[in-house]
Amino acid sequence: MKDKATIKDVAQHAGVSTATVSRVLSNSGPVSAELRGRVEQAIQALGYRPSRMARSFRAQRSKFIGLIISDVENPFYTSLVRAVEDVAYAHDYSLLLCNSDEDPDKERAYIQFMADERVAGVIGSPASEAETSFAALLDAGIPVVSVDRRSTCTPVDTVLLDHVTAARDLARHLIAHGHQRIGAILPNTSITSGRERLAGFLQAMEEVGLTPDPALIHESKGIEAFGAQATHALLDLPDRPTAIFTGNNLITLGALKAIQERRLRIPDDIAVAGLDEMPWMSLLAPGITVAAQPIHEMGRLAMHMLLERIAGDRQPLREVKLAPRLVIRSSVATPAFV
Amino acid sequence: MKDKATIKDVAQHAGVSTATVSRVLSNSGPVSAELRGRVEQAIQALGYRPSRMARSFRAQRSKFIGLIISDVENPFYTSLVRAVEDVAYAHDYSLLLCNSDEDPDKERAYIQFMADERVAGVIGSPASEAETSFAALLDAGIPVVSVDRRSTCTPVDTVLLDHVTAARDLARHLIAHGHQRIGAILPNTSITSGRERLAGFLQAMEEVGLTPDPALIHESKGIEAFGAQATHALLDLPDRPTAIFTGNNLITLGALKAIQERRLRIPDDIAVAGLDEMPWMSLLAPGITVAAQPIHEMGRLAMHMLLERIAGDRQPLREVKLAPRLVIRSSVATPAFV
DNA sequence: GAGCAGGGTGAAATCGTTATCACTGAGGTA
DNA sequence: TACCTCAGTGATAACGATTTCACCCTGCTC
Repeated sequence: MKDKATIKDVAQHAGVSTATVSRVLSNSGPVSAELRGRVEQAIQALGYRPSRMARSFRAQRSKFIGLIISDVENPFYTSLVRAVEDVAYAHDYSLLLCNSDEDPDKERAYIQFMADERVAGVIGSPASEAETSFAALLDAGIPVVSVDRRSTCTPVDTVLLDHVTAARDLARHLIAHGHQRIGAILPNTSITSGRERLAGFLQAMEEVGLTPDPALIHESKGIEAFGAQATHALLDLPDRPTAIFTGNNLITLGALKAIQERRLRIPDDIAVAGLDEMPWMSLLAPGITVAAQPIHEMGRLAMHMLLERIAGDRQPLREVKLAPRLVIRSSVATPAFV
Repeated sequence: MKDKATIKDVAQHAGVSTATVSRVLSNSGPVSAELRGRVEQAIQALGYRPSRMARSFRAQRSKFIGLIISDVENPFYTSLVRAVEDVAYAHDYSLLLCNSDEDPDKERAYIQFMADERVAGVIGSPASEAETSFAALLDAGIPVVSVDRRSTCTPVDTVLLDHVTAARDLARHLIAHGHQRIGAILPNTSITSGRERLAGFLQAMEEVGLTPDPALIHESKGIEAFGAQATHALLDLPDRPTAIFTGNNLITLGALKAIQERRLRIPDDIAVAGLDEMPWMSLLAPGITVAAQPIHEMGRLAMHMLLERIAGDRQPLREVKLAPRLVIRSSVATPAFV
């Protein structure tokens, strides 16, 4: 547990001032070749490494990027984290990870934490469009980029899927196969993804003059348990839907488990199509038809936008909407009785 | 972008010294009720929040826990991260996330980074038993806990699955169903999980006097691509195995995709059993038989052990081995010709 | 040869906390 | 009365870097 050498030790060892060492370190300001050599040698000799903590402190800004997502265990966010991390580390930033669990209090605490920590920037997926406030960060001069969802409460740069198009395309696919009674299970409409996916779904219905039965639309937390529960409810209906539209990856998972539990066959007994691609979806028999998101692309983009803001970019707020990709497999077929 | 109030501002506003404010803040040392009241009021009035950066700097130790894993996108690590995070945040620590990608250079850089950052502690999954050196951290007085794998190069507290038992039980299950030619696909044996899982597998074979055919054992990176490739190799063998033992979650995924690609039926054409449970495994028809790890338990335990070390615990190094849980589904049946 | 530009350097201030030390009274004890 | 203890307080020195400022040269221009 030997003590770390500091810049002072290096200065002393090289017989120069700390200012000179600092200049060598950051390559700022003029230093004669001789002194530079002596300093570099002293750094070597002492195994000196500058304290990042001291640096951050002095600069009053740390080299951390705060990442506030609802849950790393949701594969969507996992991929997002990975993409953000790759770009961040390439720029000498590191990631501070927070799981808000969609809990506004927890989220608020984390936002405050990021501000207290004077992070360089924050990428977040707001738990609520209207209530999540990034104000504490913006006030502290910390740039924020919102991903997957908008933050209308505190407008910031945003990167998200074209949710409406994704949901519409998926619903159209269902309708094109003759489905008319379609159950829809969606994440909370208080968040962008839930609201717009519902909008896209309804849009597709309206295009062909279908009026959706309110009994067929379920909306709540975008988790597996809800997906399963809502699916059971739909299947219990006297006039059961012929297809189920699932609003995100976890809901899809829950729906599939509920369907399996009831020993129903996809797509013969019930058709399924949902948002978000997962690595195992092609393994199922039949494979599940989904609208896939360019998650890595979203993460990279968000991080790049954040870096620009950190660098001082003052251009007006931007919103980037990314296109979904429809992956058609075999979970949708024409219902038997049509 | 109004300037944050500092402790000085609070002191001035309350008409006391910064020392007194600090005492109120940390509840250390005696402060009269009157001054305490004035200080608390000033804190309110100014919306003061202490700078965590300054605190860390002063203490020469930040409130961060470094987490060095091979890849967040591997669901095993995802769950681990989640468990660690829950405990960490409950103790006012936050998570610094690093993906080493099993790359020793990258890993070395991250270890150095953690040392430079003077983190409070590190939880890591070493890329190599013998070569991953946590020395830089230990030298700097930063405690380390190793998860999933041992670090023989620099011994530290360790939490891992009882890999041998897990693999042995799984292999026994295969053998009990009459399989004798069993293909095994394993992660690198330079890491604990790879080495011990192979050992467990071989042990089960030897118990019943089976000598494993070297052509049936594949060992490399524990990723999906390798799982698929090795599976194809096994299935190309003139004397094809009747069962495949897969050494981790990603390998299993790859194997399943390869088997699907060849339109073989599980378990009739080929039986499959592997390590690691995944949420979708029950969805497949048939469900996949696996040995599940108590991942959250591992993460929590590792974090708790780390917290003890951070608190100054000096007891001898500990190694905790957790028991696997066999989840028997229907991917293993007695081969037709037995 | 006076003046000036600018390269090269070090001393010292600074970032926001906490810890140490010294000081003042008040109260208790011999 | 003299001494000690201890609660309550403030000045001040760290922590390890960067940055500003001032200074001293050297070499150039007019």
